[in-house]
Amino acid sequence: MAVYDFKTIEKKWQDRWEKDGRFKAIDFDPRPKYYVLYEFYNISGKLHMGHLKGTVPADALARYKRFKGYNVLFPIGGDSFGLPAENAAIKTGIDPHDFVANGFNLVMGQSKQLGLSFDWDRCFCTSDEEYYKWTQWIFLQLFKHDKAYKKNGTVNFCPKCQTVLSNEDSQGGKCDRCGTDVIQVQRDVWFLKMKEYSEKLLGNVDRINMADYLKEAQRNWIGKSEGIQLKLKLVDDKDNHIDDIEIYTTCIETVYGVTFIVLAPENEKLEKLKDHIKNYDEIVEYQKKTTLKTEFDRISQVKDKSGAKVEGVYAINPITNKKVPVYIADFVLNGYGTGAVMAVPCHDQRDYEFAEKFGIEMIQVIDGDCSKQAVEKYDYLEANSKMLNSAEFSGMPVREAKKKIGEMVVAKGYGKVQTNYKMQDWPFNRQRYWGEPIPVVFCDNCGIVPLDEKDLPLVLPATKDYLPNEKGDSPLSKVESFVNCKCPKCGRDAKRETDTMPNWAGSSWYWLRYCDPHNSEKLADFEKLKYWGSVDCYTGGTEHITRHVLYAFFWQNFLYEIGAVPTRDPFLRKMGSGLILDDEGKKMSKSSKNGVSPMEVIEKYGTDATRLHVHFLAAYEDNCKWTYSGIEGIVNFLDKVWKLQEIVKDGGVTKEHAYHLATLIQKSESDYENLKLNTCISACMIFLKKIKEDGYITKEELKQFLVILNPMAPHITSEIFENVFGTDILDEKYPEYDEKNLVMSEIEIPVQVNGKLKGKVTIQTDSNQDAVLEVVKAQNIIDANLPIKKVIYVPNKILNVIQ
RNA sequence: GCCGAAGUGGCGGAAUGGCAGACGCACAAGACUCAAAAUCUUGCGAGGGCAACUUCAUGCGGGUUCAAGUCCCGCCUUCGGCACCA
Repeated sequence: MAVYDFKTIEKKWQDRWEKDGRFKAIDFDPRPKYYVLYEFYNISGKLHMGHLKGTVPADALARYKRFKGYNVLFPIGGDSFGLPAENAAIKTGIDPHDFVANGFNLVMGQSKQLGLSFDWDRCFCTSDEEYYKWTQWIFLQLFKHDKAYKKNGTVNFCPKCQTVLSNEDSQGGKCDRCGTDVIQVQRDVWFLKMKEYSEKLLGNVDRINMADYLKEAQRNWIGKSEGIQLKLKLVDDKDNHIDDIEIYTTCIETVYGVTFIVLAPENEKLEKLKDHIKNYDEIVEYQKKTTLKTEFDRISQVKDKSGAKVEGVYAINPITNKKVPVYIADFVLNGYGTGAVMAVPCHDQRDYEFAEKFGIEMIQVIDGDCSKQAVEKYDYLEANSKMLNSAEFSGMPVREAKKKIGEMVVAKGYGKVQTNYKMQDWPFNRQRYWGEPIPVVFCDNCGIVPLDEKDLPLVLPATKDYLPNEKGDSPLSKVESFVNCKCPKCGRDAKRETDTMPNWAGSSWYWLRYCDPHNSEKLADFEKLKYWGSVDCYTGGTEHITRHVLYAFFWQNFLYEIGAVPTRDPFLRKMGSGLILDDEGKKMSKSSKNGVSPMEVIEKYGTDATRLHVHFLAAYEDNCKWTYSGIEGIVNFLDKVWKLQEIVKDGGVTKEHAYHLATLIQKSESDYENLKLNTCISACMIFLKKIKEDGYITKEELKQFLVILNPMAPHITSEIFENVFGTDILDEKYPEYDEKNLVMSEIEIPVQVNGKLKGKVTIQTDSNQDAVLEVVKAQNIIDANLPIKKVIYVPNKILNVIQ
């Protein structure tokens, strides 16, 4: 028999699969559907090991589900309106369109070499006109339904890239693109009303099948909290009522301890109170200082509180009628709650530090030692301490008081119950070239006017100048033919919006387009969307869990509400791919210097061996370190599989192998479902060992074994199958097993005496306790001289004798 | 600080409360060979014993149980997320 020549054989099957279109998903097929989605490629260069860790198991799942009789949709495409193309353009002058076309061809070619069973007919890139036409269409719907608005606001801004960033794009206070510290600026910004969807997003999080730590990360990001919004009167030196201010608190039980009020420096109230504030210059000075602070400064100075007193304005605590001073400080954030807080130094560490620095009075209202630091909510609720200095509530357990004071405040009309969320509206424009143009114009006569849907796509014009101008306006502002246009409403001269959408826009709905990727009338046909439904299993990196996945939830909810899609949940299950780490334990990616190229490994060991090795290193959701160590074991295994052809004989499943095969089928099914392919391979190895011991495998056994292994090692199994059976393995069904074959007639069970292992006995399966005890006694495992106090027998598992 | 996940041989890693270390790597011995490679066979947590055997072992300390890597309580460490969110 010829040796296994993986180069020739793997190429042969890859070509055949492509030529025959073996992996096409069929719309409206009567079989049940299964939609496996792997996060599409960010078009930036070659594939790296991280891609394999994610995509190869997804491919195995898709192939497995096809054997199980599903009509599988397993698509791929390119997230191409991204930074790599724009950066390359700026650096080398290459046209982003060319960069994307080349990059896309490269990764698609490499995907084929990996034997990935994508439906190639459904490929697209987010920068394709036929695709971004519909991204723009969605923006128009958002605008028409009052979910997109333009507003001058404080936003994250990268001074180096000269562009606005969302919170999601500036996690950790660093620009996602260049790593520069992000600052806060006032700017005209397009926002999408994502905050309005907080509760619905939490619904998506609850319903999706996903690891706890991912759910928690999302809930954390959305940041729901319940509290009281309290209204306080503002008075001047002479106690004249000049205005009101609302504050938000989750600790209304501390309201008797309020000794000052703090406003965010950006709070609009300050401007309104201008005439009453005696030190307005000082206030303005502090505001300026805050704006220039980078996120890094704000965090690194957590322990060093800064602020300024607002002279001439005081607040009245409605519950105690106490008059307290007002401050501004940058530890209060304008974007959260009302941008103002009541400060209770004894029971909030930040307030404590601020009061200490500014010499403000402290009133303790809950038990505990407040001499050195605040006794905070976490501590006093846990200890269920008692109230102090709180009028009729003094002496009451704090939990009870929290409820009672809240009720009192609401009953007397001082405040209301309020739910807040940390998540903000999504700043949606970027001063960058390589993105979807925002399809609106500015008309002196009509204001902001959306384009007519029939005029989509609004094509991104060609240019050679990819940098913003000195004012920080988008590169598109330099393309006159693009900027100048006619108002769609009144026909007079108007100017286009020159900012583009963020690169998360195109990825916020792409799974829908796969259901109907070439539709020119709609983003996707409703009936097709209904057929394919939600993505059954979405695989990919965990780093997008608080960005892309939340944006995906948001857009899907919106599209559902306007009747464009049939379901609220984009995904039913999300599996987070573990990372492949290098020797130093760092994430292996394109940027990693000692990253190993998957193509190198394939060249040397073959695609099947490489795929199996990646599966075998760790389960899908677990991290692993890349190592060549162990790949010899895989090569060896494949070699033995290949040589099964030499010992195959006619016949069905034999009595000797029935149990082993049934066990393998059962184990492999649950491993495929949970992407625990390391143990799936191990089960295959165990079966193979048994076969080698017996020195033969029947045709039927070989057929079943090859099908089980095929989703992980598709090439070699296809070749052996064709050699032995003359047909294509892809036409087979996943093997089934008879429950009765899962148990052997005789089994060996351990025998414990007083909980310690003392021996083993072979018994008939399902023997009763007495029968087992007989065998045990016969073998002198237990001390015959001692009385038996107790016997614990778990049928077919274990016998424990207490003497 | 808060939230989440995890901690098992020389290594990657297995174990619905029921034989800890499956499977693989590495290592060692043997077979084949003039020799090597490849392949095959066997061994392989630590200590003690010639041996049958025995003691100790799943980050640390307690507990529940006939039985704990697994469940409970209290710590330690590592990784991940959020972080002046009132």
